[in-house]
Amino acid sequence: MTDRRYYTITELTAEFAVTTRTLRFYEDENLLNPERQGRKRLYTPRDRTRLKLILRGKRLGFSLAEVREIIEMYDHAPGEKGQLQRLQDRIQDRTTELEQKHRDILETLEELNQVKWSVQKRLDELDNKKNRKSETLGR
Amino acid sequence: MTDRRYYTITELTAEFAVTTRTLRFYEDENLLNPERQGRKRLYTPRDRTRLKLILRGKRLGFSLAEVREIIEMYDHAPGEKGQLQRLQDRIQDRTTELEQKHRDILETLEELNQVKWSVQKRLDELDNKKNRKSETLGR
DNA sequence: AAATCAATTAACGTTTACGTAAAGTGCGTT
DNA sequence: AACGCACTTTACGTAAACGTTAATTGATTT
Repeated sequence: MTDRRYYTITELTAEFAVTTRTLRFYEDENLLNPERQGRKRLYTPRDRTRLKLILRGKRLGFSLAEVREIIEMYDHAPGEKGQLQRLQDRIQDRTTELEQKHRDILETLEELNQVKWSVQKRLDELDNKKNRKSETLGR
Repeated sequence: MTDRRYYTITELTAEFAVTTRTLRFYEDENLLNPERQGRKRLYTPRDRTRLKLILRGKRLGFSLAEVREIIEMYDHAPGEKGQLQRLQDRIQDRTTELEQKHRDILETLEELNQVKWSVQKRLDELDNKKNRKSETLGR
């Protein structure tokens, strides 16, 4: 059943926790282009994949314009040499940017971890105090 | 000289490539609070550190409200147990979120790398074609 | 047939994160 | 004294990314 042909708009909103407004907006922006059955939208597996890419890009703080650029890199078909070169450049730019974000994440995780341990220590101290009190009271 | 006491607003805008408007806006939002010498702002090393945290958070796609939350975790001083517990929970939430972003980045880097190689292959083919042509022409 | 339900289009509204004048202030230089 | 320059406050403007009604429209259930 994972091989189904089409997804309805509500199926996608349920799966990815987005609103119909969002999906229609992405369609206006030409990021998705579902087929139609009458007036109803039928999303293809390709649309679903693109939606995943969009949401992943958004989690990483890319604007929709940037997400569009990245997605366009994926389904490129430029045969001309100059265009291929410029594509390589843009790939390099995005790669550099992502590596920076990667460092940012590791730093932030490290710092949060430090805070976590210091808070844990504080909590342990509070617990010890209570326990000593209990002992003193003979309970 | 890295130990200077204060930074002027233009020094910070130069170092971090932000506008004065941005720094003043962050001050309005209570993310920075520089001292004053008359009407002029004097940013402390603490302000500079906070600015770094803000910009790093932004690169990772956090809103200023979220950045504020994260920063507040760093300079916490809540003695009460319930608050410490809730702080631990929030740290865990942010950690989970950052780990998701981490996976997102690795996936995207992997995909970009694949596109890069396939484009490189295409470029190599174009080069070979030209070279064979040269050989045929005896040059 | 009436009613309910999921989907549609159209259009104005909202939040975030600043941009962009406009008008003024203090201070070192000419 | 006049000037330029960096800095200031105040306040309206704006782009992005949807939210939120409103008014319809089939389709299906009763």
